[in-house]
Amino acid sequence: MASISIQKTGSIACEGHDDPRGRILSAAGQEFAEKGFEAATIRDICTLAAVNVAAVNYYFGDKHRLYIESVRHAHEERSQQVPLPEWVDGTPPAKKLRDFIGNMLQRMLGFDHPPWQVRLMLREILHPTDACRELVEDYIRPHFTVLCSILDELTNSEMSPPELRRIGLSVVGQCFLYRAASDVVGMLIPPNEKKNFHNPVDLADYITSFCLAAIGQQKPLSVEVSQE
Amino acid sequence: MASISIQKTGSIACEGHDDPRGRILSAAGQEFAEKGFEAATIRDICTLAAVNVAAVNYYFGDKHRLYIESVRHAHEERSQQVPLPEWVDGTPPAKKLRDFIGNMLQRMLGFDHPPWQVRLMLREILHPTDACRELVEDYIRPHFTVLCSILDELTNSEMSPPELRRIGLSVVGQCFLYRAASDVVGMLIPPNEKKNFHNPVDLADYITSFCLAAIGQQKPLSVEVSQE
DNA sequence: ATAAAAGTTAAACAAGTGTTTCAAACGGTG
DNA sequence: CACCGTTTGAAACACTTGTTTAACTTTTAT
Repeated sequence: MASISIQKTGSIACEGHDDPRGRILSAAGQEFAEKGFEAATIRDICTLAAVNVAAVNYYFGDKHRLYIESVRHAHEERSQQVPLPEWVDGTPPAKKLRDFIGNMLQRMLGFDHPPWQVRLMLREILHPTDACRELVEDYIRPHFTVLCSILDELTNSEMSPPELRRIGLSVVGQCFLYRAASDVVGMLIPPNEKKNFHNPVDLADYITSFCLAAIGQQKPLSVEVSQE
Repeated sequence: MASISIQKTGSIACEGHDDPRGRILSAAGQEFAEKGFEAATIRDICTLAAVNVAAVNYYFGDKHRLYIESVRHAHEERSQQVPLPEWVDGTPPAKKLRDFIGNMLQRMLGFDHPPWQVRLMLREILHPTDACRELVEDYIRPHFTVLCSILDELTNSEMSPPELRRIGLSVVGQCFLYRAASDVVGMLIPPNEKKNFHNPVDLADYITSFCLAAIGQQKPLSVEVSQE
């Protein structure tokens, strides 16, 4: 019977040049990201990748395994597109937090419009399938661990890990909303407000201030001090 | 030609008793919530509703209009399941914020497991279709407006509407994460931590404190005051 | 009671799905 | 060149999808 092994796994370097497997992976990622697993069709993917429909089954076995592989491909690609910042020793933790939030927003919101890699990962986060566990362990958890260690540094190790994680989720949640519910956010605020304020840089500054103030590392957002 | 009008719109009272239209609406909501528009099939919906496949086309015309109606049905039902709190005059705004956040978490996370109405609305928020505009205007925007007015009260009207909206989104984002990415959150924290801390009541207390501290209406979360 | 309307049913339809087949073309190696 | 495993191609398969048909039963109104 046709051996459906993983051929050519060694050369996953380039995509789009003349490697059919890479072209399929890229095309599948875009289609899955835009339409979801069910609505995306193998025929559309193969048309976009300029290969025959049988190629998917030849290279990946079936649609499901193609999906798994394309999620992996997406987060690997995105990891090296927007890597975590490296800090020299002695960097103030407040700056680390600002950098981390800016990096996360950059990765989520993208430079112009969000790349398909992020949208595909987002789908997996919102409606997890088999591909989710690997995504969490290889991509999300490492980032979250870094965030928690920054928060630990910021609070002089006076908070328990559960407390740190809870604060970490507060940080992530504020960023996450702008990506996951971007359309609804766009409907809730005036268009010009979106243009002026909702860019990665300004948002990072604001969210960082909000969180630093909440943990007492910066003066509160409200200038009002009447009850003091 | 078969007139595909909206019959029996008057009596949308009960569901599940012996009103086929209501049964279809309820079954469709559950199926759409769980599987999404494409993956949910009319046959499954009709089996669940114990009606013939032709009933969907008879009552709603086609699958798309059934989806629109089921989203409307969902947010109308959820609105009266968990209505906004009513506050007597003189209620401290900090208590209002606590109530609002508790209410939002209650609505999002549900008492036990989240009802299908919320999961269906969530899908529409994450991947908007034609049903989204009505959902935002009739359900989301009113809630968001209330939140912003509470924040306005809290900050003694010293902040501009854009600033208030930005803080409002910070509040919503922190709650939203626990609903939209609940599976991933569950993978990031130990199981017992989820049991002990991630219930609507404790989360509401924490998020309220976090936000109050951020806007200077409560002492910061971190007890550490070394640099002061 | 009788006829028209409303509601319900099983069966069929056309289109699209993932998957498989099998022969042709390719590309390096004796 | 002939041989070989590897890759590609067009067509077909088996199945599910949303939708429609037309006969049937129930309800409603005259």
